[in-house]
Parts: sequence; C-alpha cells; structure tokens
Amino acid sequence: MLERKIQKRREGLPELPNLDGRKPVLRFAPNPNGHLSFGHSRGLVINGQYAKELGGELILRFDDTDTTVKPPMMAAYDSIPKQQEWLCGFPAHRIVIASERMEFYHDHARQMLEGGFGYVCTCSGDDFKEHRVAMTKCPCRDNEISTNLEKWGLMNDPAAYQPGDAVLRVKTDMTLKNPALRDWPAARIQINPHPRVGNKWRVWPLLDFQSAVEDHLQGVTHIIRGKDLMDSTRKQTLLYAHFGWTYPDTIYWGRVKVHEFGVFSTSQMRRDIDAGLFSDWDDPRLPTLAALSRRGIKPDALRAFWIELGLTQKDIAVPLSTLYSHNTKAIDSTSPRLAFIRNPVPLVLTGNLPRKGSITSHPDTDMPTRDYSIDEGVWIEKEDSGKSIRLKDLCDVDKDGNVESIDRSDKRGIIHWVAGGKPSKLTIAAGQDLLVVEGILEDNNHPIGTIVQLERIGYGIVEEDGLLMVHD
RNA sequence: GCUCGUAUAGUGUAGUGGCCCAUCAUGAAGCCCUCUCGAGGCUUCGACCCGGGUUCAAAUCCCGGUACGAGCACCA
Repeated sequence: MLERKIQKRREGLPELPNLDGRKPVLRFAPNPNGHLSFGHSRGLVINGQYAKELGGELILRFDDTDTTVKPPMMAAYDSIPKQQEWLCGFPAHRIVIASERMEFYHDHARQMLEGGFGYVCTCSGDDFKEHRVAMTKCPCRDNEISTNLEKWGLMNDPAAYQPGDAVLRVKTDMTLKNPALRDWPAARIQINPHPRVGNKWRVWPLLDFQSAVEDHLQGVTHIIRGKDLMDSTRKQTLLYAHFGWTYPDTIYWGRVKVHEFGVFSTSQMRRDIDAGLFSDWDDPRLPTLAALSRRGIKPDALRAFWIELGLTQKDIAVPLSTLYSHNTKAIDSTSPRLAFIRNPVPLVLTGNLPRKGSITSHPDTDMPTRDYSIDEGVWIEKEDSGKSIRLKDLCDVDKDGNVESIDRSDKRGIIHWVAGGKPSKLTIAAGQDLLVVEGILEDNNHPIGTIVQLERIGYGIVEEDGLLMVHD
C-alpha cells in the first residue's frame, strides 16, 4: 500500500541543510562602526533562532578590520552584545573580535604565500582592473614564492610599501567566467590607527579573507547572509579549496526595504548624529534598535516579524504596519488604558452623575482601576464637541453637557475624556519629522517606560517629558 | 559589458509533479462582541510574470523571453 504524502503548511524557519545530527554553529558579524539597526536585527534573529531551536551556538563577531572607510566606534563593542541579548533573549555563546585575532589572519596569509596560492600584487587598482577584464595575468602573478615573501615583508614594513602600493591576492584563475572571482584581494595596507589595537598592524585582511579564515577557525557550520554576498561565498570557496577545508552550508536572503525608514547607512547616521540632525542613536526617527526599543517595539515582535518573512531570496518591501501588528499582540494585554485629549475643549457637565468614581484600566484584565473626580466638567477633543455623545464609562450627554442618562441609552458615539489631568505632549515620529501634539493627559502614576494605550489614539510609551507614540 | 540571483493575492509567505479552481499572516470591506477608531471572533475580496515544451497530470521539471535585484572595491 502506498503511503500518501500529506503536506502541511510549514511553520517557522525552514530546516537547516546538511545538519546530519550536528549542533549548528552560526555567526552574525556586524561592523562595529555604529550601533545596531533594524537591518541587523534580521541576521541576529534568524541566526539566533536557529542556534536556540537546534541547541547550537551563536557567535557574535565584530568585523572591525577597516579603520579607514568604516572606522570602529568603541561604544559599539558594548552596545552590540547588549542589544543582541535584548533581541535574541539569550547572550551569544561566543564573542569574537577580528582586530584581536590578527595573528591568525597574518599566519594564514603567510601560509597562502608559502603554499604558492597567494601573491603580493603591486599593480595599481586600475591596472589590475584591466587585467581582470581582459582575463590576463598581471606581472606580479608569476613571482617566485621567495619574492612574494619578501614583498609581504615590505607590506608590513612602515618604511617600505605604503597604502595603495601593494595588496595580497588569492590566486584563483584569471579566466574564470565570473569576473568577481579573478585573483581577488585578501589584504591591504592601512595606517590609520585602530581604536582597539592602535598601530600594531599595518596589513589588514579584507572581509572575504578574514571572514573565511575565521569561519573555519570557529567551526562555523552554516552561514546565513544576504544574497549580495553570493560572490563572497564563491570567492571563499576557492580559498577553502586551497587550504583543503570544507566550506559551510550557506543560505541567502534577499534585500528588505522598509519604506518608512528610507535609506540609512550606519556611516551616514553617525555623521548626521554628530552634525546634530538627530538627537542621538535612539532618536525616534532612526531605524536603530535603540530607537525601536525606546519606541516600545518588543523583541518578540521583531523576532516574529523576521521569522515570518523567512529566508527567501526575493527582494522585498515591507510596510512597518506588519511589525506593528506583531507588536500590538505583544503589548496590548499589558497596556493600561489612559486618556489623552488632543485639541482639548472643556465641557461643563450639568445634571446628575457620579462626580467621583473609578473606571477600568483594561477591558480584559484586572489591572488597578483609575479614579476620577469631576468638578465643573471634563476635557474632550474639539472634534467630539458640539454633538450628543457618550462619555466612556460615565454618562450620555447632549451637545451642551446636560446629562441625559447614566446608562448607555442609544448608539451615539463613545468618546474618551479627562477630568482634571495635566498638559502633556505626544511625540510622533513621522518619517523625517517629529510631530508634537499638545494635549491634556489623564492623571496617572505610570512609571517612565510604561506602554499605555491612549484610548482611541493608539499605543504610547511614557517618557520623562510626555509620551512617545509607539504606533496605532 | 561580464557574472550571479529572484519572479504565487495590495504587502509578505506556504507549496519541489497529482491533496492546489492554491496556505497562512497582514491589508481592505462588512458583521458579531466590547461603554476605545484598541483587543478578540466571524465573513468577504484578492495571486501562480509571459510564451513554448516534457507529462495521463505543472505553481512545481526543461527551454526562451520579460521584469526586478545584486556582484565585478586596496567597504562590510
């Protein structure tokens, strides 16, 4: 009898290929030239989730080998592990800092030269480009091993080669179909001091070399990264073949665009913050993890969001509302209700009504109630004035504030109101702008950081000087 | 130019030859519930890029086209 294959909708992340019972070792390797952003959270969530679900390990690696274009920011070495733990819910199993492992990279560079599968190239970038396009060997390619070793010494000698004079190349094949793979560069000279190790080294590995060597040293089993790095995989596979190593299984994802965030690069944000365009890395307009956290976005929501997007190689554009929808699920049941009146106008109440009382803080949970005390009347939003309304949890009134009924008597609109209260403001990050809405906030003693639901408006988080909009 | 990759509802996503006149989420519309324009419940709307081919059978395999994206840095 034939068994019928039953297919079900796959839940969560797809299986990791070629696991063969192994515990996976995964890594996430940001450049500490700034704090973590929304974009980084994908790598953290996906790699972290696999490590967690499969009992494997997550390595957090600082790829800080560029002191020129993307100079490391010392504060990031502290903030990144913290934010990683906040996001993943557990600390990384290992932390690796590339700039402190330079011996290993230099050692492998030397092995490459000695093994004859690497060479020091003194051609200019433009000259080499011509060879790459023409599929011809550059003059340095056929140098003896001894010559290469000697030139390697000159690269490391402050009195000899200077930045731009020479690079270390991996010997692949100049006739490879893919131009990106032809004798790719593995290391170059940099003389800007590194904030962690100063001028101890002057030849620094490039990503494809450093990452490849480190992945092998750390026993990484699976690499999950953007498909823009597909050629990196191919380059590194060529290098692994030279060393006789086996390349990890690799999975790619496509590009994600979030319209609301526009285009931000870590370098650009760093400049803009320094220039005073943003208050700091947690400015609510920024797509940083610090800002998202400040804005009341929960790590659970971020995790659910990325896991739902999965690992397709499609380039996608997602609206933030999807993330917000996950966040609402994460916060609604614990967010006390509170009233905030925009464009407040007073409404004098006449007639009989309970002038003092308490109302519920959440429809579904038994949170402490809110007490109110009404003297003359209440504040309502201007848009709600001038018509018969029901003051939520209080009474029905006509347009002039005459109490018509304590119980709800008809289908008139139910609005929120504030008795007493104090002036406050609600700050809303709207793209590049920060909108500030003035209003009257219901009296409360929620501590800073509490996420509340502003009735009929949306969620807000309590800050020192008012409320910050979470989302609606 | 060369190389590589991707194409399922508005947006994401499941689906690896028959279960698919296609899954789930989100979105929109409507209803129910609820003294919030929130949450929850229900209903409805809405898609396999195009053209060939293979096959009894194709979203799924092959070929061609088109569109979009990425790499070809002494960035990561």
